[in-house]
Amino acid sequence: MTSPTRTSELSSAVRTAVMRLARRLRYERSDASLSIPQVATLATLDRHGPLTPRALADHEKVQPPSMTRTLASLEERGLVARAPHPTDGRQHVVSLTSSARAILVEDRRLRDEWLARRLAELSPEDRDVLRRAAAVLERLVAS
Amino acid sequence: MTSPTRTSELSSAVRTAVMRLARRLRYERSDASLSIPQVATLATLDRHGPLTPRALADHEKVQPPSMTRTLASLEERGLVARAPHPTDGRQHVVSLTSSARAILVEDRRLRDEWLARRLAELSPEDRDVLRRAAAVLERLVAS
DNA sequence: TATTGTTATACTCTATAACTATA
DNA sequence: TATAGTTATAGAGTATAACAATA
Repeated sequence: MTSPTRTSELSSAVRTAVMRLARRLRYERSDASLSIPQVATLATLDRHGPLTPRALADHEKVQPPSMTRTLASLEERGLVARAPHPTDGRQHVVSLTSSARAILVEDRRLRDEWLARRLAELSPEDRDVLRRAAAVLERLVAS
Repeated sequence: MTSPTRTSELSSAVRTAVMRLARRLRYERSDASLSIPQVATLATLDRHGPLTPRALADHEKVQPPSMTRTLASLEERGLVARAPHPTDGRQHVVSLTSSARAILVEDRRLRDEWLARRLAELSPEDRDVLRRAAAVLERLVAS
């Protein structure tokens, strides 16, 4: 048995492997002209659909003034649009523009390209392991 | 077949799962009083052993003045120590103190604890998938 | 002359506190 | 009175430019 058998060893192995790949994937970024909070905010809107500034701030674990600033920069670049809230006059609803969607797609494509090249070099068995692991990890994070 | 079969779909599935878990793991941090560059610098010293400020800046992909500042804050907190370079009078050699090592150990322990709890809830088959996937990912990142 | 490291200065992201508008 | 959002101001972290010390 060369592989870790106890849960604590498995935990270290999974954490190390995941963090290393995540670091590598983050490094393969497309549009360096967008800052980290900007990209993160766009990604959250893409994942959850239109949200109010307050909801966005909560998702990004950032205080409302910080989100005000990020949204102002994104609006200035035409990447998000604001609409009045249907029932509450204090709130706005922020949504992605089509050009923001294009940037997100391109960003993912670049990263997937790097990963896809490496996945293609693996054996079919290894790819199968990763395919099943991805499903397990999704459940694990969701729990 | 409910699972992705083409490499591009596998790529998206792996990337998404890995990035989500990485985000969750990063969130489980121990000492919030240490900033990200501070922790990153300590981790690099832990991984590579004593380094000069210039080498540290290169590893962290940061300019020398930024590393000067980070090292000053770490030195002030007693987490790194400087020694003169054996042959080059311009350079210093920076190394971890024992209290820095203790922080790093505690940091990892906390994150592994969270992950280990979730791993324990999985079926033995799922854990086996993750164990094998971790090995595959390590090879993939190294390639 | 080239390189290591620091200091000076400016820009970005973040936060808390104070303010306005709406519930 | 409480909440959403913004503005004012300050504190980190980063960068480039300029300087000191050493190779």
